[in-house]
Amino acid sequence: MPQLNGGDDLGANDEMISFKDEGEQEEKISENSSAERDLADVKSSLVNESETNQNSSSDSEAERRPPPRSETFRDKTRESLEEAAKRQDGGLFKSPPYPGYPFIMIPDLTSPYLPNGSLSPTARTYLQMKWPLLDVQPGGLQSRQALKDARSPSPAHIVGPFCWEFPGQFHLSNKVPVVQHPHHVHPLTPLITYSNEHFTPGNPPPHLQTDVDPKTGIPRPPHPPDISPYYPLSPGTVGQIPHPLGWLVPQQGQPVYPITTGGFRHPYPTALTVNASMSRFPPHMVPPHHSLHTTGIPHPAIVTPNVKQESSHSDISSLNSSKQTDAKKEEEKKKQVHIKKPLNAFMLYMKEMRAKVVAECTLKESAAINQILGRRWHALSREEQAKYYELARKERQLHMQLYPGWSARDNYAANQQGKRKKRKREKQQAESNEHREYFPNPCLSLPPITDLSAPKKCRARFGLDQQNNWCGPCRRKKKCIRYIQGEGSCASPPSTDGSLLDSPPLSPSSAVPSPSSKESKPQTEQMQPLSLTMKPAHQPLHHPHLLAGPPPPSLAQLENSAAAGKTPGASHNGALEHGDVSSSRQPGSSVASSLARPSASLCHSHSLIPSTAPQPLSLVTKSIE
DNA sequence: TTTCCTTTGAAGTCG
DNA sequence: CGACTTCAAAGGAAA
Repeated sequence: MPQLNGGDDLGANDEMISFKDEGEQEEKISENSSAERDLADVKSSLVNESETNQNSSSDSEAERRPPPRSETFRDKTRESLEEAAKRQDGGLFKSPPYPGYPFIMIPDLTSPYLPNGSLSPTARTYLQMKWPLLDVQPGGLQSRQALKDARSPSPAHIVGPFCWEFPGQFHLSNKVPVVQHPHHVHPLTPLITYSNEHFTPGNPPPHLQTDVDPKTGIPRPPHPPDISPYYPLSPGTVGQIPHPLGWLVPQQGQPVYPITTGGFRHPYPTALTVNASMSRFPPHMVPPHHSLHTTGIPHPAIVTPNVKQESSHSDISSLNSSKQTDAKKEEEKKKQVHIKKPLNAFMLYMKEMRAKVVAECTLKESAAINQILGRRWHALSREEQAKYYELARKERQLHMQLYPGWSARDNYAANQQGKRKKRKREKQQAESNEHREYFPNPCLSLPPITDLSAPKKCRARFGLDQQNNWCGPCRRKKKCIRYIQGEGSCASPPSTDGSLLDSPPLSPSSAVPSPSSKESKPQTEQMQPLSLTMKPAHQPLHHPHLLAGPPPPSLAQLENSAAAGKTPGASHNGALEHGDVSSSRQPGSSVASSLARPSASLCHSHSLIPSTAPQPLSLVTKSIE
């Protein structure tokens, strides 16, 4: 693991990464550039690490891997989020990130993938560690629903205001470091535990005593279950315990990977059986026929559009249907079958950590939770991230094996036909202008957006023929960040190109396309004011924006965040032309969307961050008066 | 009931 | 090839 070695510095710097996210980093520009590079290296190294053993795609993937992206702290509008964020800081930066990483990561997760699917000793260890948990709660397992409901943390679960202090440690009443995972599938679980034998399809054991959820009236455990659904089941209890792989168990209202008759373009390669133990794709997944494995359980990734409808009924009915109808149905199903994309590293991480965050912060909204998770993701050490990258890589591999003919494009097409996100995008674009009205005062309410219709937008300013001069968002038909700068109440003197102020740290790199462009993300992160906490004492003045000079950082930051949101590169207007935008994914869209909603934070944070010194995030979170 | 939000990463499309 | 979009999970909120 050469990368690790080399990157230890960085690694040390998990903090750095996280801090950047938090906007605390205020490294000097020079440092930034190097840091960025490091970050990029780290990322790539993570990938490489995971793929080193792997093969082919590794290289390409590594290259593709975008540098750590900036966080958009656009705002965590939601108070809950803010609060959570506040709490979070405390711990994040005080102690090594994730001192008590709740999940025991198995170093050699790969082992599960070993031929024969047997678990490695390590994995077994893991299992052993987890199983005890089962004992903890006699009732230990509950229906999925119960799990879900359990999520709403009861007071007992809530650690308190400082729950974030030790992100890695949950002080759940039960004291089990493991947080139940509402979503059933532990990313690792599939890799480790999946054993079909134990699994009884479709019979989620309604067990465990449970409280009744006030809201739903559905039984639920008093506390977040000690046992995470995705944790390995002990052999003895397996049958009674809901299968860790959520996808196997029908879930209420969830797209359960339904059994489908068709959908696979290609038969599973026999080779699959070898890896069957891996990931979400159970060995059975190598179905004798299509997606059904021996148990008749479909692959998690396979979903039909009408999930809810499909229950036993649909299956039964289908059975009853005439041959002709069957044929038709099959065709339809084939069309409908939706093989989901394999989860990426972050998604795996989210799955794993979501419950934890929910428990800690008592947040319910996924959007808010995801923001936190995003930050935490950045805060993760390289090693930790590497684990997820590795898992993701394996997931992809397995997915490829299972669905040789599948391509993400399939899902694209499916949605396009159906509807869905496109609308969203279009809508956003179309309405982007309208949103501004919502936030008359950008500083106060989050989206620092003023009326786009205003004349100073890049479009108006430069005209269509000079789109090169447009800021990224404008080019994407999103909100004009430059305009915002100049016009916003928070506005700072617009930098000539709208950049500098805005993107101090990055500028150097941003100016130069190419490699740096991808590395630009970190910067944006740095800009993120939202950092929950400040970095301890050091670098008080480093924050580029803070230092940036005359104008209050706010605008610049806003711009950065707005532009950068997801698109770090975009933040640097001047650089845009150079294609720094490339570094960002969904730059405009996400930003626009995020801005569209009145969420608070971003602006607050900016406004709060006085030009002077860095303020603890806590301040930021509160509304400004 | 459906879509949005929000995150990062992978993979797709488009010019 | 770069820029940009879509989708993956999740579940409350909004439409």
